Amino acid sequence: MSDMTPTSGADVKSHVTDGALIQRRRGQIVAAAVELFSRQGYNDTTIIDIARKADVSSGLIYQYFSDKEDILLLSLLDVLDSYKREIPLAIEGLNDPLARFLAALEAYCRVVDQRREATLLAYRSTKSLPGDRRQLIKAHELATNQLIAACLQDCIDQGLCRPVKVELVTYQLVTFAHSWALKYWRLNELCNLDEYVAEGVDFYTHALLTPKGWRRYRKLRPLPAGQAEPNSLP
Amino acid sequence: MSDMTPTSGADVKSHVTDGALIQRRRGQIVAAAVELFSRQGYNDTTIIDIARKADVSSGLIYQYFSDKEDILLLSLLDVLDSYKREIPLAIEGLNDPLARFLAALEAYCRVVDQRREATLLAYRSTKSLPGDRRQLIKAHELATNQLIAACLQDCIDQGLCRPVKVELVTYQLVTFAHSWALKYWRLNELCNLDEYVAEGVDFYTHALLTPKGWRRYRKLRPLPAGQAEPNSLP
Amino acid sequence: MSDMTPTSGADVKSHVTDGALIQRRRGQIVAAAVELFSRQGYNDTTIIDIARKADVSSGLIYQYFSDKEDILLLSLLDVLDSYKREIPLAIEGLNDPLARFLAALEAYCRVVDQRREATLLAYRSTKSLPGDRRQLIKAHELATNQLIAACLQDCIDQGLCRPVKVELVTYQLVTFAHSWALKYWRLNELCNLDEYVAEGVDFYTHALLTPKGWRRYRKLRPLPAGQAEPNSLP
Amino acid sequence: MSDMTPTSGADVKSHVTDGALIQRRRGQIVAAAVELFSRQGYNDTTIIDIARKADVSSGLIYQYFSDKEDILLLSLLDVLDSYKREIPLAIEGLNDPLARFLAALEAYCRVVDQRREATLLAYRSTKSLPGDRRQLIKAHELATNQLIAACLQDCIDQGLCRPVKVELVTYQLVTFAHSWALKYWRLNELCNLDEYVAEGVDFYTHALLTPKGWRRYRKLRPLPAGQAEPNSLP
DNA sequence: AATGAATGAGAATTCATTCAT
DNA sequence: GATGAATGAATTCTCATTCAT
Repeated sequence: MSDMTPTSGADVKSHVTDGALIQRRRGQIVAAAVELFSRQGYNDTTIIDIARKADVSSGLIYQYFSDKEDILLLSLLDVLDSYKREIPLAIEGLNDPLARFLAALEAYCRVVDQRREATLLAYRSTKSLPGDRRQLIKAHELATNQLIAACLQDCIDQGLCRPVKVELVTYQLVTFAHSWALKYWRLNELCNLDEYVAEGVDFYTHALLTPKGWRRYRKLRPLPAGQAEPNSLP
Repeated sequence: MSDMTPTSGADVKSHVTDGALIQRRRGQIVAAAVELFSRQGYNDTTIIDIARKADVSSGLIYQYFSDKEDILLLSLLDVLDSYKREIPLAIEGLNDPLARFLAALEAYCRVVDQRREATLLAYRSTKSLPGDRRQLIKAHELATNQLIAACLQDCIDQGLCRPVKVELVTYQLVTFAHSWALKYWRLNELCNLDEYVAEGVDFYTHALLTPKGWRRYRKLRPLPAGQAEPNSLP
Repeated sequence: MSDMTPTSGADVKSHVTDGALIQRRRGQIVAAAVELFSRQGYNDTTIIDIARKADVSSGLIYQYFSDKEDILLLSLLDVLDSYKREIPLAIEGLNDPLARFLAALEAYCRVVDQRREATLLAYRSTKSLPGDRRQLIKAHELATNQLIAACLQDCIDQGLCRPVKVELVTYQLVTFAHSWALKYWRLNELCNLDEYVAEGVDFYTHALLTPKGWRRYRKLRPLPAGQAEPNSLP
Repeated sequence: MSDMTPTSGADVKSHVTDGALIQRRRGQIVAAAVELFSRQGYNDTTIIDIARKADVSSGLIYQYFSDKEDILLLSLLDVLDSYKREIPLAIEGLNDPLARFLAALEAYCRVVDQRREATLLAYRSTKSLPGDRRQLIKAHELATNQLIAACLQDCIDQGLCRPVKVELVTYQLVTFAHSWALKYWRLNELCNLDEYVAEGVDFYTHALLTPKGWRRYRKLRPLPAGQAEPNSLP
């Protein structure tokens, strides 16, 4: 599991009072659960499976989670948190809005690749949560999207990208990244991750960049010597 | 349920011999199952739920399906088949490759919209099938994608679209359509279906069209009088 | 199935009135049932199995039997009847009581061998019948035993056998014959049917014959020339 | 249930790890199962019946047995083990081969009498087990037979019994004992257990003893004063 | 805090039996 | 008389959850 607490915002009850212990135990259990849920699905994973993999007793789990659904909630949040954590890391230190935008896109693709099965889990199992828990998940998703949307908005504000509906386009970018996990069974036959990212960059630059944006882009990623612009601007 | 047989390629056993009756009963049961699976998920739907909704006895279901998994398989195929059926309908009679391409995209978005919950079902529940059944689902998905890919290829062949990796871009289009279902909870707050489709058209034309493609596009969809090109070409 | 009506004494209701048809249909169905019950057991044989093997519909069976138990009853009676039919055939024409006794023993062993699986069926499944049906089975068994007991009694009356408790010894003989079926899995590794019968004859003659009985026995089955009495009399 | 572990040789899985507890619970459950299976038959006894009689929950049973068949297996082994346990007890301390032989026969009859219903169970339900489990049952039966066969062989070796095919005759003795259970419904009308045993001894002595054997027999069981030899030697 | 044995409600599946055609 | 589709009660087995130790 990730090293950050996955409980952000979730109101999950524990019978145990020692905060550090709660952190450690929940981490242990969620790590086991994410792996098993991802591999076998939520319903086909038993509490005993999780307990065995986490190397604790089944009874212990109920001291840190009120029910199985709670484990799922924290498992999903753990996945979403890993997205939310990686993107800022990828863009920190970069000042150019276009560079930040592209870095965010690439970072998202890479974190999805690292947690491919877990990404599928989020798509498959969110509906197993009751409505209010689902809201929490959605809020996390929107927060992550916002990280990307902000980059795009900056590009537009600086005239590097066409004025598009930012959130809609953000969803396209997010979906592009998620698709690497969702359709991995086929995409992996067509290209590797680097090629997939490159294809995405090619696609979104054409879809979004203004002439000014293109000039900036060329500075960021000069063409190799002797190679002509592959997709000539109109 | 749809009016076409959903059994295409699936080897689902029945104890009943009368072919027409099998069609009718399976249709009845799959229709109930798709609705319940979509709403409550595969695992939280019981055979008795399905029987009650289909207005048959629980035992009857086992005369037409060998187990619950079989119902899921035919349910998923029913959804995928509805995609595969609508797209050809939308493009038949159109000759221009670009018109066909755009019509296919729009049709896909509309059929996803009509079967929004069922589309989610496919994402959530395919993994509940055993490997060989899953292959069948994947084959159907690829066949549907091929319908769109062919349109795109034609556009490229005629110099209307940039030469891109056809199957990868097809996946983007497919994912764009699916996202309307996957992220409906948020997208529906941002726009309606028509706007979503328009946004997609705007996006993909910018990403793909050549100058020649743009001229063709203007013939297909002239700007309203007095309105300037919204996103001026670079 | 055997050619004699198996309904002797059983009050099995039929919805059909034509007597000859009842005979034929019941024969057809019981023949199928005996084979299936013998091979798979009563509980693991379904009405549909029987219908399929008898080449009729499952509904038809209920026109000739009131329930599954009824089929079992007639199946068991069919087996017991075949015993009761073969023994008289084997001893008719024989006048000597000892010859009749030995012929009855041998005949019983042979009919058990011919219907080995069906004999097991009787041991396994009689308890599946309700008490009153079971009485009927027992009456048939006693009647068959009586055929043998009468032979033994004659031998005793004529001083060929020791005066023993006739019915108890009869049970020994019956059990000896049945054992060929019950323990076939092992006995068949030790000897063939002829040897088994010979062993039985050897055993029972030693256990039962008087000196007068032995002299009679020697007339019936003279020793091969040059062979001494294998088990010399005391 | 018997006080010895019935698991001899059977590879029955348990989810519980505490060995002593497994012994206790399995004993509890098998005791209930043997009684119910004997009375109602294997198929007509439900897991819930067994649970209720054993005074545990139905779920508990599945912590100690992997399925219903496993309960049957251990139930049958429990019965066979009680045979295998009683015979050695009956002959230990006896040195004379003939005395041992007769004691074994009598002991077998008595243990069958004590577990009459359970003996029937073995005949009725062994076929409900899959082939490999059945082999285990057969091996146990053969091992028990061997205990008797050894006594008989000793008698033959010392010239007390005629040289007969030991295993075949052993099966006769075994069948004689089993018949007390199999045909109890009738035998019990003819005699009590002591008389049945006496009848068996009378029968087998006449069938097997040599003159030397008879002299030994008279020493073991002198005739009551003033009573003539009932079945005078020829 | 931790364990794991025990519980029992719940779900899929089977199959004897009925009955409209 | 014959058919076979339809029924639904009954059964096995699973697993989240509890609680005594």
